[in-house]
Amino acid sequence: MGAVAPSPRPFVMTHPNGKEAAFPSDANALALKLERFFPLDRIDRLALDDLTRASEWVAPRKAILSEGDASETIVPLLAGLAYRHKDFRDGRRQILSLLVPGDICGVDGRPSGPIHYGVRALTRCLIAKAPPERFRMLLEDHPAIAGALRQASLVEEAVLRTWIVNLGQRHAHERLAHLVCELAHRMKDCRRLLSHGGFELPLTQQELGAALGLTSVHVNRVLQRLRAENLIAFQNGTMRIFDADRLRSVADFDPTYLSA
Amino acid sequence: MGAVAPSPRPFVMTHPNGKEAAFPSDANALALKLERFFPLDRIDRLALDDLTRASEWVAPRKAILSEGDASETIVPLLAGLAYRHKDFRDGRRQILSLLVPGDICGVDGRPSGPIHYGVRALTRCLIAKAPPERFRMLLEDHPAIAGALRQASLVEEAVLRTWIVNLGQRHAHERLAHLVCELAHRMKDCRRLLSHGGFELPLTQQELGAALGLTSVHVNRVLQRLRAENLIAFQNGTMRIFDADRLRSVADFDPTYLSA
DNA sequence: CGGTTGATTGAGGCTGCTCAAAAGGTGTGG
DNA sequence: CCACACCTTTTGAGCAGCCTCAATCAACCG
Repeated sequence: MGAVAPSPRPFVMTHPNGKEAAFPSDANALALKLERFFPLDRIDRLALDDLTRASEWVAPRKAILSEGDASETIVPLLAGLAYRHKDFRDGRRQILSLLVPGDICGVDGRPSGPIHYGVRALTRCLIAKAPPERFRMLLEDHPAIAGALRQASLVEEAVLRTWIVNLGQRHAHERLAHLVCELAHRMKDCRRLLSHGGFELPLTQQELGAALGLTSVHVNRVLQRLRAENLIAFQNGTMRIFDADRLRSVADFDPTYLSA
Repeated sequence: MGAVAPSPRPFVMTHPNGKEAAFPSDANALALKLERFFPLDRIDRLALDDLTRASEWVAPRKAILSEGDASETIVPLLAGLAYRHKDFRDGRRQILSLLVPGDICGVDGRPSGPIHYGVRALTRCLIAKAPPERFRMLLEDHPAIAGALRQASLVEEAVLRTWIVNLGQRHAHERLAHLVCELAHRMKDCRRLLSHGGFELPLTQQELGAALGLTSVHVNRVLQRLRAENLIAFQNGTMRIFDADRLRSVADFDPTYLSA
């Protein structure tokens, strides 16, 4: 993590331990994501830096947003991993999406009612909190950012639809394979791929199950099966991919929905 | 595609049989939906009428959009029911959403790549096709419409998340109950509720299964069970609800996600 | 009337769940 | 440094929700 003296990116300095240093948190993750959809100029990027200047760290496993919170504030995730989830009274839980740097935790739009899900940090997370007026002004003054955010939101919808397909139609091992493929792609896009092509994913098997609509017991068995087939290994919160081609074919994975 | 005389609502006249007359297709369904989110003035409404002037009927079971189509054109559904679906090569199929009048079949935003799903008419459908420049101008000139559309898209995302919860966590009978609850609400909003509180839903049991991630055989058994419990009856493409309260409690249904 | 599509029913089987217990790992406090 | 608590992973046994296959029935249609 370089000391970036004159740079307008305050969160570079907020860097307690060396863990995150493996990832390029010295680039504004939001800008990085938006540029995949639409080229931003220097002014746009400065505006984004400005918006995300007031940022804070959240400890692993802590709630970033809770069900029922107002959805006024826009909360981009600048570093770390998090997930959206919906909990039942009887203990059932569904993970709705996994959030990587550049994703937006809260509602990315107009004022709306309370949110119907919670957002929880998976690792230590750096988040910004942008008041809605600030955000609206940003959109008005920077059409490129507005356009890119719209694209990003279309992709997010596509991801939701893909999860529906996954949950509705695929068997457990296909489901897990598909999730791994999706995450590998998204991790690459936000530069969180490890050298061996895998990525950090500090989920318990129970949480993996909550994402896949499976029990932790079954997740365990499916993981063992995929490991035995030399496709992936999941240990110590790290997902390794041994045979990406075959994994893709098991998952019937088509990455186009992540970029179009 | 009606002859467009002086009236700003051409599709009123395009009324071949009396079937649809049971429903208020003489109000612009898109305007009706958007006004639930934000008040429109007369100018806004006229602009919507104008946008949807060039409309056409699609026969039941015909494709409205196909996977791979460009997502440039904005295609609002003005009358009738339709659904989005994703088909596998091996015959599996998942229904991604059910579309009611006022919903938008295609991508409701910026230019984007090809769509990853198909849209198929369930009943005879009236659709409009708005070229993207027209649409963009509409959004620029009518902030109320733009805001309402944004809200609508947030609700649509909430619906997708709810389907994920449904598929991931609920048992077959809860799942079906939840779907019925959701549809009852949405049908009411677009004024398609029948007098007895049920609604037309011309799905085969196979298609119901494709929406719920179940086989048609199991759907049949679940329907019988819910019928035996005096909750609902599904016959001749009509869903009847006998005990809305108990149905809601079986489904663990909370309607707030449909409006906020 | 034969042909086709969808609803219904039955039998049997597999995927994934439940319950339960053991094994590893980790942090805390004595 | 050990004992203990707690959590996660792993494994086993048994069960059941849902699926597959298949046959029958009902409705519609040319």
